[in-house]
Amino acid sequence: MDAMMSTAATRTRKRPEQRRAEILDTAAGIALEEGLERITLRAVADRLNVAPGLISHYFPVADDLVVEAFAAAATAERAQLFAASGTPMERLAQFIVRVEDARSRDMTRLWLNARHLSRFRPAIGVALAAQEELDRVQLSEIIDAGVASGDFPTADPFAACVRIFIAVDGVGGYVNDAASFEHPAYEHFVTDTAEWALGMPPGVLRQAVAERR
Amino acid sequence: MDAMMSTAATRTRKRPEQRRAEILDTAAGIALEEGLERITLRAVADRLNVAPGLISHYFPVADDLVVEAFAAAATAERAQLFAASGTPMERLAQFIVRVEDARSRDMTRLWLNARHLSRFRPAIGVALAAQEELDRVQLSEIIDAGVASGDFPTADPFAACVRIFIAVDGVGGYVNDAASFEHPAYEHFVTDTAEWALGMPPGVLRQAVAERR
DNA sequence: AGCGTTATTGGTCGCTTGGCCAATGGCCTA
DNA sequence: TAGGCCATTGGCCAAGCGACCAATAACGCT
Repeated sequence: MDAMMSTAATRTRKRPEQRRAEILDTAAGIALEEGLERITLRAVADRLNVAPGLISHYFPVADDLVVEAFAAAATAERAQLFAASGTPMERLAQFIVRVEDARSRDMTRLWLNARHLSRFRPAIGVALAAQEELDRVQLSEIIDAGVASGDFPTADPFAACVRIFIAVDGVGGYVNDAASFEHPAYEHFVTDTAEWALGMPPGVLRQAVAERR
Repeated sequence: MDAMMSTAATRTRKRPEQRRAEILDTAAGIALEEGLERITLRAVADRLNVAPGLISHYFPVADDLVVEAFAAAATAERAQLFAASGTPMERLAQFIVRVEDARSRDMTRLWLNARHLSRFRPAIGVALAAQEELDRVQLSEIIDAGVASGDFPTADPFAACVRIFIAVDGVGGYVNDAASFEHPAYEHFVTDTAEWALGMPPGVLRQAVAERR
């Protein structure tokens, strides 16, 4: 028995897959709350009350943890963004409402974070492109349904999908603006762009979005 | 006389204002070429072949140098972006061509860089907002002229200005994508959005832009 | 020409980072 | 129950960072 108790960190040993998932979740949490560059061996270890070396054990190259954490966070968020049922119009409106919701702000910051960071770390750029593609698949599915039903008269569904995401990312770029000044031109940009890109009569989608806010 | 020549760094003393400007220019260059986070005392000192301490002498707080360097780079670039004469339509087309030109890519990266970094450093956010306002003033001047001349039928010139910049920033967000896939929906987004936001008949601006590319 | 101001140097300090490694001890299996 | 595998620890290292400071030398002034 020790002379002094110290902070007897009773060493707990977990199944590798479980520990790895735990580390990944923690890193994803840091990415969302504090940013990708704050994912450090020590930061993750501190949150888990574990030695820094353990993180290195599961992720010998720290960069890999960052990339995987981003992918994990993006995947989790996508499930929420697109979880909707109803007509294509309703699903699109729901998507826009959620993407602009205050609760999505952390995720918006993370996307911006990844877009910039891929300048220095090509691996993040690869993961980013992959996540973008997954998002496009989800939105394209909605758009195609709307084209089939006649709700979205666009002649080029894929182009509309691309443009809606450009609009989302454009507005999202201001997410870190302290005094992001409130102006209707900002607020309705994504909705109006979607209407325009899909060839819908003006006001229809805006009303569907307003009903769900 | 020294026993060995060593790298006899003959100490040159310059007028404070000149040295300060030199440091600022160098930092702005690093910001454009390598990113704002690469502006370090040592990196700037190396480029200028001076001691790191000298940079601290002129910028006791390194953060201030970063903020001022961003402002300097943005200001310099703005002069090029908006340097045009002719009809409002011609000036707008010229602006779009330049903003999407390959030579503006470094600046686009810098804006993205600053948007993300303002998450951690409020001072950058303040400088960013100020630069955005200056850009809006420039573009608004063109738009107002076009509204007066009847070329831009929009009822809300300011909203159009805001939306054009959202489009620019939206497309600019992909600047670090390694394999930014080429698609007409990307290429013409800013042009088409400007047409739409300004209430112009489709195709007019696109042609004006095409003529200048 | 001599002197004072201060631009400039070059080094140190404390801090944080990722990577590395020997030692420890928990859990599973034979 | 004994033994071995390996998850886990904790400390060390080198590199890079901003900040700080005493010493030095270039320049302007009288």
